[in-house]
Amino acid sequence: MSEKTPIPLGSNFIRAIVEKDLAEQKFNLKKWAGSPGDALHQAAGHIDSAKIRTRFPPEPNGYLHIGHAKSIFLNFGLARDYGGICHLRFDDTNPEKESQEYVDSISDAVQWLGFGWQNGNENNLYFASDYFDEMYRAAVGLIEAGLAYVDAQSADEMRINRGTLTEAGKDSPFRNRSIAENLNLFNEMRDGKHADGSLILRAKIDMASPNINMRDPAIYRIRRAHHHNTGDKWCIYPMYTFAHPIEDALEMITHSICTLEFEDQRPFYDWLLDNLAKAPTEANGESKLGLIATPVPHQYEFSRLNLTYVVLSKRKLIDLVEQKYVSGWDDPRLPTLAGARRRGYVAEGFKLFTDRIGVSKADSWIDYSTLEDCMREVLNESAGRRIAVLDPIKLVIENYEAGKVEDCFAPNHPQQPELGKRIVPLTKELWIEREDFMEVPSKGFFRLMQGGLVRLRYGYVVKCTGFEKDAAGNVTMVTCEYLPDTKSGTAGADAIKVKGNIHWVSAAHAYECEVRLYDRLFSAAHPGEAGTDYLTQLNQNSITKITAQLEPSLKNAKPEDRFQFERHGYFVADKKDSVAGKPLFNRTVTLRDAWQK
RNA sequence: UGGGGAGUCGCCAAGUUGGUUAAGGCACUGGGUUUUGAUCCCAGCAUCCGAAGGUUCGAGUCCUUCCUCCUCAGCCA
Repeated sequence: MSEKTPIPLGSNFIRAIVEKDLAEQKFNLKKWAGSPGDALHQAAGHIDSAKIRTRFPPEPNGYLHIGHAKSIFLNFGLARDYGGICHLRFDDTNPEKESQEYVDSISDAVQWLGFGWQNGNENNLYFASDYFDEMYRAAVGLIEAGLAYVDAQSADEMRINRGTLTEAGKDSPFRNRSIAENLNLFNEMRDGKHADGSLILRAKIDMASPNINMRDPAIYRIRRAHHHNTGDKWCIYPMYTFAHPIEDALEMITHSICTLEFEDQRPFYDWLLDNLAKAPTEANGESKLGLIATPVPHQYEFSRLNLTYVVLSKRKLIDLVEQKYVSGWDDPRLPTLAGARRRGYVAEGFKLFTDRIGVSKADSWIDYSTLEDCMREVLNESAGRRIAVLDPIKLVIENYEAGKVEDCFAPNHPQQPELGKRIVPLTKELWIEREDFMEVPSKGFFRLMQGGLVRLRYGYVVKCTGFEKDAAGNVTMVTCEYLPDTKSGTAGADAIKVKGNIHWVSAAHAYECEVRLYDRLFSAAHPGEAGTDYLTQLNQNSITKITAQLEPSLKNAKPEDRFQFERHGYFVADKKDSVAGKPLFNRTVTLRDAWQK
């Protein structure tokens, strides 16, 4: 054996950072008062029993998608693995786009993936909007420290004076207002004395900074909009740039993990927190504490997930839903977690997937089939086997007694005999798969063909004797004779070895049922790439509804029951459209098929 | 063209302060088991780390130059 210790699956640079921080006892003196709050509040608490704190901070302006699953497993997984706690925090600082529906769907998705926010008697579910008072105080603190000012330039003027990527910006003519004046104006903004967009609070940093994010970023805007959480209490709202670091700090987050596009925002993140941590404020009085507690959080960035054949952008997903290209946020073709769930994807599969793809800072495209493989892998273990004929034609056993019903025993799982067997009835007339018979067999085909032998799975070996066609030349029926001594499970079963093995359902007993076959939503691997319009790249065959003949036991399937339909793939009883005694099935993913057709 | 990032096998991704034959997974290929052309098992799979120079006894790991890609100019997040 090698002397090197094997790297555990899921090792990545962020875990390395956490392990280093922990080894250096970086957070050993960090306090936590049991709830988020400023420095004074946290100082009254105890040493935090959570070794680290992370957070998953979605904006409730859309449904979560597969990309979020990566972030959820990262943040919650880190907390779980290192004795920490992960907060679920809704980053709801823009009232115009956010709603309760999204809050609910996001909460559902997080729980579906197996995570929660109740830790002991601590409920770590938070809203950025709960911190609006603290954020206001922080803004005032910044103004008092001479680090923020109220600008009266229009949005256009601000844009022009921001400069370009290669040219420095110009100072606003309002940049040097007195602290008193700024304080007064900011209070007036809050009190609704100024029109939307007429004034804006900006951090005062450096209009010549090569990093555009440091050119006096806007931090508070006037926006008379009803907020899903705070109602009409505020007419000014903080910007993400300003709000997010404060949210993290108030929650005593140790590792604030986000995606790469926020990387050049990190200097502002640090600038803000350093200043708020050291600036004593009137509110904190003689404590000499800054507004926020130390140690302050640090931001780390990883590359977001790119998946082929889907779109993972909120804007595009919203388009698909609102323009009715799909049936809703939970359309099984959508890469939303709600859609994936209805499609039959499982949380364990997402866990496997995120472990498998890793976390790094390199841009990458994961092939959609990797996700499918993960689902197959999990479902293969967990899904019971059933029989379904998706494209039925009749098979008549000529030498089988009409009216006779014989029990055949089908194992519920080939690798898990403890799951037992179920009875499937055999009769003279069966449904079999159209593609299991070939009038002119192609090379390598070893299923039903004229004069050939094939086993009816869990039943008898039969010999094909003939077939019938309609006027259009389509095969309408196949006939055969069975070999009475070859029944599965009997002594004679192995007397005749056949390579072909096909599934079937008794026509008299079958449950006729709608089954939806799904395929990828887009026909292009990279929808919208290179200026193309992703809406023109939708796969026209992403859904096919068929009428299938299923084994009778399937009639009792409950919504979200998952099965492997043998030789076909994994299917789930639809969560929404199934009714008791009449489930409908969605194809989650096909089985791998080494016999390329 | 300014700033910030990234380039290791088809797809991901490990690679401590430079030390011998460049982890692992997926995919793929070959073989075996199998009443799912599924699963499972075994084996194979980068003399090379974006390129070119350089330092060194020794470099994916250090230096130099170059190339490619991503990202930033919302009062969105």
